[in-house]
Amino acid sequence: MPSKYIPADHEPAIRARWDASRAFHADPERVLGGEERCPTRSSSPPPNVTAALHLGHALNNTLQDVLIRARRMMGFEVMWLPGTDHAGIATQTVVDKRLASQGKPAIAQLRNEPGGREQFVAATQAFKDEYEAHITEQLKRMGCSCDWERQRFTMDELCARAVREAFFRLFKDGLIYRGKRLVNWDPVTQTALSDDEVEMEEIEGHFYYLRYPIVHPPRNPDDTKDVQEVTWGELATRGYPGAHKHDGDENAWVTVATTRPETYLGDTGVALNPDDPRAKPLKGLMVQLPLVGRVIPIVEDSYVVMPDPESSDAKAKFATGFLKVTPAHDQNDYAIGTRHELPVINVMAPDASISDQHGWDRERDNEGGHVFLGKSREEARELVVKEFRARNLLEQVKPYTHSVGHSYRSHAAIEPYLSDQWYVAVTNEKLRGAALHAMAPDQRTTDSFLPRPVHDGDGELRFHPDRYAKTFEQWHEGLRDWCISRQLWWGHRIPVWTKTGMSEDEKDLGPLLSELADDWDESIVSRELQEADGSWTVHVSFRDSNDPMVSMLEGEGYEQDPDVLDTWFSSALWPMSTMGWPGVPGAPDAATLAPEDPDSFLSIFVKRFGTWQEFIGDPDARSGEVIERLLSLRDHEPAKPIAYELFSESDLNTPLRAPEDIQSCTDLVCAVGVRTHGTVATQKFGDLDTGAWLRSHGFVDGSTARLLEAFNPTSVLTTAREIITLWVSRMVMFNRYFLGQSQGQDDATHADGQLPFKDVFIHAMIQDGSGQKMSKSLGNGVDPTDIIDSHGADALRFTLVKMTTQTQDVRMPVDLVCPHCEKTFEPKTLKNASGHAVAMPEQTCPACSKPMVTAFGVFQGIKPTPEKPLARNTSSKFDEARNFCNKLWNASRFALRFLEGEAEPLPLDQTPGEMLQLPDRWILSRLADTIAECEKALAGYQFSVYATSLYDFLWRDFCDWYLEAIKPTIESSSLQKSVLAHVLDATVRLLHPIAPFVTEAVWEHLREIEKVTIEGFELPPPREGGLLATAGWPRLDDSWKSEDAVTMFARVQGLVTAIREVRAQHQVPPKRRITLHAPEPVIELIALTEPVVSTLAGLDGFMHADPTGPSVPARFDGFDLRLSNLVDAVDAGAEMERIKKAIADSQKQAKAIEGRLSNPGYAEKAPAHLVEQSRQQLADLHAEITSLQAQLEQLA
RNA sequence: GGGCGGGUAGCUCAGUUGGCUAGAGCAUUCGCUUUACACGCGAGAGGUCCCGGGUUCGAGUCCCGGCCUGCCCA
Repeated sequence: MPSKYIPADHEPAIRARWDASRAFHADPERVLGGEERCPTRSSSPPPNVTAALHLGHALNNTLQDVLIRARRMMGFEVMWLPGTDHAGIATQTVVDKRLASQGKPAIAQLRNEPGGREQFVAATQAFKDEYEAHITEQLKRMGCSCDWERQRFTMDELCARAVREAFFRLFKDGLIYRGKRLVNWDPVTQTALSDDEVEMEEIEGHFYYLRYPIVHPPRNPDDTKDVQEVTWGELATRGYPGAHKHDGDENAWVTVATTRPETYLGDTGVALNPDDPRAKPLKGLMVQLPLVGRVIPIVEDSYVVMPDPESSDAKAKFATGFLKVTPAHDQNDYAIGTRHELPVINVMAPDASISDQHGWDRERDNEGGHVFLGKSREEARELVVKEFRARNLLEQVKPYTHSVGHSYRSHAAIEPYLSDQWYVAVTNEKLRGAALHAMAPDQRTTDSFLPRPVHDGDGELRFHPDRYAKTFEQWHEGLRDWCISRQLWWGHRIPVWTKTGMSEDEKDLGPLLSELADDWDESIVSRELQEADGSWTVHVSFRDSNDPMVSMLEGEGYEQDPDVLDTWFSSALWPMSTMGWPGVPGAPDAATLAPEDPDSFLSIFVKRFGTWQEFIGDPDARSGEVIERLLSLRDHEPAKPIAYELFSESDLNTPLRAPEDIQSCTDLVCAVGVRTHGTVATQKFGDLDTGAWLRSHGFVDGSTARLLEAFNPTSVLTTAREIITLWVSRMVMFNRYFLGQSQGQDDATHADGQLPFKDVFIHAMIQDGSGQKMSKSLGNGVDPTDIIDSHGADALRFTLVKMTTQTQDVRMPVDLVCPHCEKTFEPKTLKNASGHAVAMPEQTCPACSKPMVTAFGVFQGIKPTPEKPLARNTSSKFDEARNFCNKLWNASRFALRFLEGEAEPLPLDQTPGEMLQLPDRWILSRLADTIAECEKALAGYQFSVYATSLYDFLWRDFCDWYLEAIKPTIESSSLQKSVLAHVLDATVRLLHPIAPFVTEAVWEHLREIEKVTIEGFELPPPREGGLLATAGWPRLDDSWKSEDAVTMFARVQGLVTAIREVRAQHQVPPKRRITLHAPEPVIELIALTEPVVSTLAGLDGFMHADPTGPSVPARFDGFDLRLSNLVDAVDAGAEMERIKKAIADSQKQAKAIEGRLSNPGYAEKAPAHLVEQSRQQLADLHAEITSLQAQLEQLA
């Protein structure tokens, strides 16, 4: 073994051994067969595919892997199903930008081309493949022990089936509905945008103060021409403050302040705060919109900010107290409009020009304002101002800087725009109620939800740290229905077909559908909506992807919804969809597929096709792509990586071989046995990863069939704060709804299904060195593989685990590594436009003066070149852990020197305690404590405690004291060798979940060592391939905990330290042996533990007799010691300094204790043992001081 | 605006129900090629525990108020 642990020399080989062993492949049968209880599964939200992982992901995945590896070693059957998320909006944005920057057609062009959508989706798919591979490699380099054969993607066929099923069931149960909502509308590209795609920009605009005349409600609501105006005189009599300042005969008005005068065309109310003194006098009155003539109500709403010219809040400073309410063009106004049931009038066309064709029926309502029609927003604004000014209705204009949302894509100002969207009624008790009832009772703060009998899964959801339960609870208390439609191309297309404008009798689909399916109401559902004008809209959804159904519907004029589902819809299903929900056909026995060699299959994939035509892929072709490829694999010699057969789903024991059987079968299932994992060479298609290829074509691992049964619910979800609302909530609601017994029944008011997980652990967020969140735009995200390059995967993991306390944020100061000379240095920073500290885009190495580009520079568009390469990141935060791994390596190297090779025959079968020396009994006791600490910490998700207790045990106890103490005796003691081997082996095991690589590397040597059994000390052997990763968790009987050994060893440590202190003060060379003169009890201690003290303190002798030559004093445990033979002469001056300082220290302490004891309340009220302890301490200190003073006098 | 954190040594952080002289790593000082490890060993120096009140025999820890700082939601 080399003297340094260099991670790069070991990590690839260890990864390869893990992969080859398939040690991380979970077997549901071991759970279902009763062999393994308490399965553990990690169902963490997968990372999305928009970018490489940064340290935040590394933290999340490390913690999961720690739990997973620990539980695997503890004997549980564990499964960590890895995967990636399609992240609809984010990925579409990234790919769109990328295509544009490459000069390829992007969405703007593709929108107008036939097949453009498909072309874009294909480009996105390719992008996803690229990033998925990158992310997978990152996770593997970090050592994540995932079940890679089960890797999933939220848009793969298995997940898509679950999405279809979930949508159908919710639709059928009336929990998905169509509704209107304001979206972020980009009028240039004419698409809705998510909040993420809206960039806030500071705009120098104006506040316009518009006067709306006050009127009495019209006697005839249909004739607003005939309204009666209200004069200031009338308002004055009503008690309106300030009304008397106006001419009493003049028409009264209210003044609204707005940055967007043009939207007044869509005003349907004016709001003021109920506490406003003007509210009461205005009761019952209305205002009339100039030019338009619309008469609208004055409503009271506490959202409205009261005017305050002195306020620092710009809103209050500029406010008049009256707010024009335009529900169709402002989010806040929409909310006010909803509260007061105001009409919603959209006055714009999709291009944001003023229009009376999209909701504003100007002619029907006999309204004015035709001069504005067709104008752009900007033109309309100018014209409104001009018209108001001309009528003396423009009170004033004030400059005002505010932030306005702009499209990241077109840079046009976002228009809040009313449109039809699909919703999930998550506020329904079946969903929200299920989530709230799932909470652990002691973590709830309210009981506002409906009482009900306790169901399976109720009260089982627990958050760690528990404060996050509140986040979960409050989110559900304030929940609104969930808008699930997105005007995107990348995502699960909404499985709804729609037709509008039919006559009454055409809307009944029954007769048509019954031709296609006997039980059509089980597989297809329609919802009819009647519009105000009497026309009908029918929405149809059905269970499976069913080509004949689609053809029929489209033949009837139905069109599929162009939108896709919100990414979170498929995310919410992740714990179920990845495990095969809603069920896949069972897999045939391997013997049915290959009677001659059934054991050769590693896995069996199945896919349900229905008919032969669907199997071959194209009804008109003789052979489709699927069969073509399968045959090409099957015929390949000599490996024969696969075998396949067709079955009827009703009989998976008898393969269908006769063409007529296959052609007449309507529940065709194809089963493929795969003999090898990894890539195989094929005749026609080159290298092919068979499993991945089959999965991407909708085949599912046959073992998926029982995964849900075996692994749901799982123990814990490990994730970040913001995921509580985005993901945890929805996973809980969907899991409970779809796995519930009463799901779909009308009388069931609650979902009663299982939870996807019981514990939710929320970890910290990693910030950069200046406390900023890591983000792409700041370029401060650190690639974990950079750290693996500089410090190794174990150091990365250990540091992240040690950082994981119960707080919310942790800081990570980051340095750069010069790509030319490998020198590490602190990057120069600058403030960007938004005031954030960012690394300068280009930097120069302080050592070699050569230039480089930073991640922020790359984000800014600077391309790295060979002369100016990209600089990797590193951080000294990882040094401690790297050093720790090296320490483990060297301690093991040292130990193995004594343990390896031809050991002499061991004399005993078993090592009993009484045979052992003090250091052995002590280290075993400490190990027993450490194992207990680790187990407790893991069970309570106290990751930092787990790492710290191992750090201290290995470095402080094992290396600093135990290894040093046994140096003189280990060579000749096979008993001690056995203890050493056991303790090191156990430590390596305890450490494995945090630092899997270095421990595996060490254990490769350790596992060969034959050890004498130690009674009550178990080191269970590995399950697979001699790998530590599958070895058992160490168990040490509590009887090895020895208070005596710990106390005695602590005395040894105290004595050694006291002597070392003197040595250091007197600069005694390490090799120089010195003599101790001490009272009998100290001599006894040394004699009893020899040669430990002599070795550690460098003694050549210890005796009761006083020294004859020069000597110096020391104190230990209340005893006076003297040390002689230090050097030839003692420096009296230095010695006096030392003693004076010791006296001062003791006096200071004595004074503090005296103060405490002289407090009358202390003796009366403090626990007796503490008081007694204080008295003893004081007595000891006084003795110490007396002794030291005597020593001082001697010297003087 | 609502919710949740953080402020302890020069830096990054621990500090479990209030109780012995408030700890660790890095940096720093002194000494050291000592039976594995200089990514090391031994010994030190370094703290108004953000501020102000309160409860208590006793507060870094509990309560109230304030200041600074961060995150999430609207």
